[in-house]
Amino acid sequence: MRLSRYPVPTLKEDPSDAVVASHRLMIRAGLARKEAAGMYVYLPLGLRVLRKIIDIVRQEMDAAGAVEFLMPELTTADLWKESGRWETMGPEMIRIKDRNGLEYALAPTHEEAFTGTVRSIISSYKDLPLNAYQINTKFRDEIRPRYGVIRSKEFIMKDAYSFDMDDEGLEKSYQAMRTAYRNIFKRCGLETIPVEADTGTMGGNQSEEFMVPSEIGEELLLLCDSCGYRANQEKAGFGRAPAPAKGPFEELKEVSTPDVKTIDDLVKFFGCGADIFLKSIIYIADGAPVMAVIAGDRDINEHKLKSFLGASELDLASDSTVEEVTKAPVGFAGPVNDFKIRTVFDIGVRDISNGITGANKKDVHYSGVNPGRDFHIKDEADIALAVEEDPCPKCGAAMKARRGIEVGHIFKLGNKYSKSMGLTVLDAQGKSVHPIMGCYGIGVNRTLAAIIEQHHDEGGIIWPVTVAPFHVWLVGLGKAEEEIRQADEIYGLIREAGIEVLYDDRKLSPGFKFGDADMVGLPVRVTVGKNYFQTGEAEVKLRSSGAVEKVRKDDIASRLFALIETETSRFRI
RNA sequence: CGGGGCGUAGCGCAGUCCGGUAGCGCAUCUGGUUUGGGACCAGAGGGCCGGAGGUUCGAAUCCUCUCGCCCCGACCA
Repeated sequence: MRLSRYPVPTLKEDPSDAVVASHRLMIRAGLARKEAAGMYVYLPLGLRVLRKIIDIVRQEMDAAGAVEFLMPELTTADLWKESGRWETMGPEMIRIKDRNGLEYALAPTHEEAFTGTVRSIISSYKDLPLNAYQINTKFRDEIRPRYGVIRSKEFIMKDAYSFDMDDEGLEKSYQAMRTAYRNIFKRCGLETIPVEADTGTMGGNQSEEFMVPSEIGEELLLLCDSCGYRANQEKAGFGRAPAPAKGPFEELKEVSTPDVKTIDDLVKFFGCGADIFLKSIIYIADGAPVMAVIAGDRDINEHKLKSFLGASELDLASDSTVEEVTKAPVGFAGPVNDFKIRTVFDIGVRDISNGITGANKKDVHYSGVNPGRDFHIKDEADIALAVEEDPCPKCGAAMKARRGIEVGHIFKLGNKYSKSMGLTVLDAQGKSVHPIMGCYGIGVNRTLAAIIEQHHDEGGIIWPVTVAPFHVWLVGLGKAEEEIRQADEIYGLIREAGIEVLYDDRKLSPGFKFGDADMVGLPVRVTVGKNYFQTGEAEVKLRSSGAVEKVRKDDIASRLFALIETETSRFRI
């Protein structure tokens, strides 16, 4: 491809709205342009990268035995009503009406669509296992799209859904996807960390996210170096200290605490550690108030709480709701009360003795609070947020925290969708059973962004050869007719050898062309300039290492093949 | 949704306080000189100053309303 005929609109300056490297470089290297918040136009170069990633994904999915489908992106409300998610998906799902007033959703995910389709095409255990996938657009009305294509309203996802007869089958399908994902990310040049994850609104019981470690990651990961435990903070547990011996119980006493509302205030006021306070927070779970109680030195993990409650919506209660429920202003709630409210206790609460908590009266706290005596613990769960340095739940060593970008997510779903959608097959005994499902997603655009995050320098992108839009950037520096002819000749030679080459035949100064070559970051740069015209040796330079060599015309094609092969081997599985 | 910031040429920005012919750099076009790390000279094109109302002799600038964008937070497969 000749650059004079192929738009690669590089920019000298950073776009004003880009705050992360991948976003900045995608725009500056001419891969994409922003259309609106969370919506991007892919220019020819960016599209080629997407295609390369998609090719790798498709090859590995096919190799793992999955079969490709293509679902409509416009889905009927009826489909979502079957599973109940028309109601539970919330405003994240973009809903529209046609001219007749019929309701549709722009699909944010495709469990229903695949389950519905599979329902109509299989009927026997002999048809299973089946792993159906597609590479298709998803729409999500994100509250705040950001970081370029890392969180956008419209994006390409590879989503796969496995159907098995039993847990053993599901385990096999799940492990096959796990392996496929490792292969995919390795081939894309990405270092990923698989972590235990929260299953969120997808339901299910086991899931792992593939995280690309990065400063700008939106997820916090807790990692144990000594035993290998790795979890998303949303899901992470931590080792609890053994319960201290319970001393003599003090009497429950009201203490006047004017304007002492926060844990910090209480620590100052009582002159004791935060861990003996029973922090009580009011939430609204699917419309009903819930009190969550936890030791004062810890925070509530709302994902854990939500999952324990089985709620689809969980919000912090407003100040007025808190007053209504506890009959006291915010800051004085506590589990020692006589009003009816569902209360969930973190498992650490039972170990607190002679604690302090709000008395549900303005400016009053209780001291000498003892679980079991002063209040009854019925709902108890791990609802605490694990933080860096907490002991690992498996081995007790201190955990490290790291940020990560989620590029893939695999779930064991169970029969939630096969049940609600009425998908059944006959087993060997002729009995009707619901297949067990798994689901597996990869964000393609986000993968592209993550690759740039991991592969760039001050000069621009450094593409792993496996996803590079072209392999070779040929710079022609001659200006005389004969010099241009010689550069054209090299271009023809490389192209005819079947190597993907972008030929910078523009009439620009050398510095400008080299700058663009670095910015766009193709793996190999070939320069046909003064040196070539004088000695017949072209300069060949690797973007990744900066290594330079001189190659004669007759050797160029074979040398480029060798270099591309060497580069590829770095990302082979 | 709360807090903060910003909308002026394709991109990056100044001008807004204090109303008076809409500017700068990059990019683009023409001519010339240059050519191994983002060249130089001369000339040129390109704007409903986000939109709508208002105040005023006169509005990019002041007032009201609105739309959009960015950041932090809340939120979120």
